[in-house]
Amino acid sequence: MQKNMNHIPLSKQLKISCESCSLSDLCLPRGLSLKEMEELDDHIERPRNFDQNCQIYQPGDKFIGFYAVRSGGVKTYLTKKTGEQQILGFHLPGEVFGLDGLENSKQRCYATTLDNTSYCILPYEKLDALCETMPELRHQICHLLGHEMNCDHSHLLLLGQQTAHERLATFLLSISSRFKRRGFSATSFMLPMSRHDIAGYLGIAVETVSRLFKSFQEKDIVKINRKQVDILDMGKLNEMVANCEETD
Amino acid sequence: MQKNMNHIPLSKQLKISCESCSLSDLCLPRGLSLKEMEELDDHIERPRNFDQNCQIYQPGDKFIGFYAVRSGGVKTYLTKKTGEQQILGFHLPGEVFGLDGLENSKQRCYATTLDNTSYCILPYEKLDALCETMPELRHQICHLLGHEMNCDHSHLLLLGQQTAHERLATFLLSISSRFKRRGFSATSFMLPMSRHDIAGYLGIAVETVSRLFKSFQEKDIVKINRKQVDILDMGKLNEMVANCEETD
DNA sequence: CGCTTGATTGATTTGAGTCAATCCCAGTGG
DNA sequence: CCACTGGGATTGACTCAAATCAATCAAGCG
Repeated sequence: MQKNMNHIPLSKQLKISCESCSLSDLCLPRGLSLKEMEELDDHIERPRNFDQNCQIYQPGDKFIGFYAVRSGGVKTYLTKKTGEQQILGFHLPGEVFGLDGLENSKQRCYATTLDNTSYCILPYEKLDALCETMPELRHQICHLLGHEMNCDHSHLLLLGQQTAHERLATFLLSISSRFKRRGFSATSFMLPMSRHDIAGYLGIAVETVSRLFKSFQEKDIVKINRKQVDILDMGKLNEMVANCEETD
Repeated sequence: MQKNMNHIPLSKQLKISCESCSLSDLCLPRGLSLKEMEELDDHIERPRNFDQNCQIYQPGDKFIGFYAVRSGGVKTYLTKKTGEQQILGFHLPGEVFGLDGLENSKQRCYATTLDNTSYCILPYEKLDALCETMPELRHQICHLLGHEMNCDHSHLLLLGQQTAHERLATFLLSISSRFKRRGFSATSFMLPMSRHDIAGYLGIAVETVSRLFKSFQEKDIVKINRKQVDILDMGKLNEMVANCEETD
């Protein structure tokens, strides 16, 4: 079911650079000077595109470095012995994944493409070496790690304390804001993942996802057609998550 | 209800050093040379002891650095507007917390003592500067961050995919292995946290925690007396979590 | 045009929550 | 030293949100 994939050397590829990448200010190079960005750029691997459902890595694989999604989408997940997947995160263009390998230089979870996907690899050894002379890069990496950790914490709050409909509303708002961040519509978008994956992320059953989408539609909050989502009433959606947001 | 606390200057304290600390090889200095450890040691703050139920930091507080528990215990948590706490982690002696401040130089969650507690602060600015010349420290920090992230991921799997009794069994095994790591009994220990906190960590109701402890006792798996836990049948406890462990 | 796979819908069950009433210490003060 | 008290812990009765089981339904594909 999972397809195979290989990296091809940088020299064989069209020239793509961080500098020219429209996602660079969402991605790791954010905040670096032009000179720094070029230096970082020299070390980045850019594998070719991959199909839907390709496994990028799995537990036990050697940790190469950080992965940055260029197009498409990726899910990272753990599985129980019985097969159920707990999705840890969905990673959209401009977002970074693969940090689970930092502990022991081995990946600890699975990473699989949701769609036709391309990504960059930022080799860890190189990043580490560059950190010696680039305080801004150190800062940027810490920011990134902190961000991932805080995302996981919000996810814990969701799984531990929210009802099924709060979870789905939170999820829709998260996807929406991430589309918006990339300059797309916040109210009309295609979900890159299946109902099964949404259920796995939210810790609920697929059937519940279906029923809740239906119930949201009946309340004129959204219009759903397979993967196409149109948010009709952002206000109501925000209300639904009002009591379950964290305080500060 | 929460009590106040202040730091006192290093000079006013008894000399405590990483070098002489029995926890140093569980803690951040692990793997550093003696010379490196001394250099790190010079920058560590060691506030005095705190009572139970002291707030160490809360969302919005300036991020100072990493915190290492020396004695006692700490919980970190997020709260919903309605007041429910999602406990993100319990931190026992030798363990580090406070990484939630890395994203924006502001803490994002609450940290509160569970008990009479002392801890060290490893100021972030200093750590960052030392990283320029100490590759081993960089490595150690990345290892630590990766470890925290992987703990969060296991916690996500627990909240998303495990039943209440699997969650409690996983919890007991985790506490047990952490006591063992510090050289204490793996089968007989005092829980440092309340039932309420256990429930908040596991995403279940307090009453459910009580009922499950009772049911575990009736199956002769454990003996529970208030906070005193004696694991009578480690095998059965492991069996209970067998299907819900992650694959690799 | 069947076939496969994912999504939806309905009927039923159940694990865990909620509500409410004790219970049991630990700490306080007479 | 012992009665009192308040907060955490336990227990029981009842409820309900979401899971499970079981049919369809719909879409994409060879």
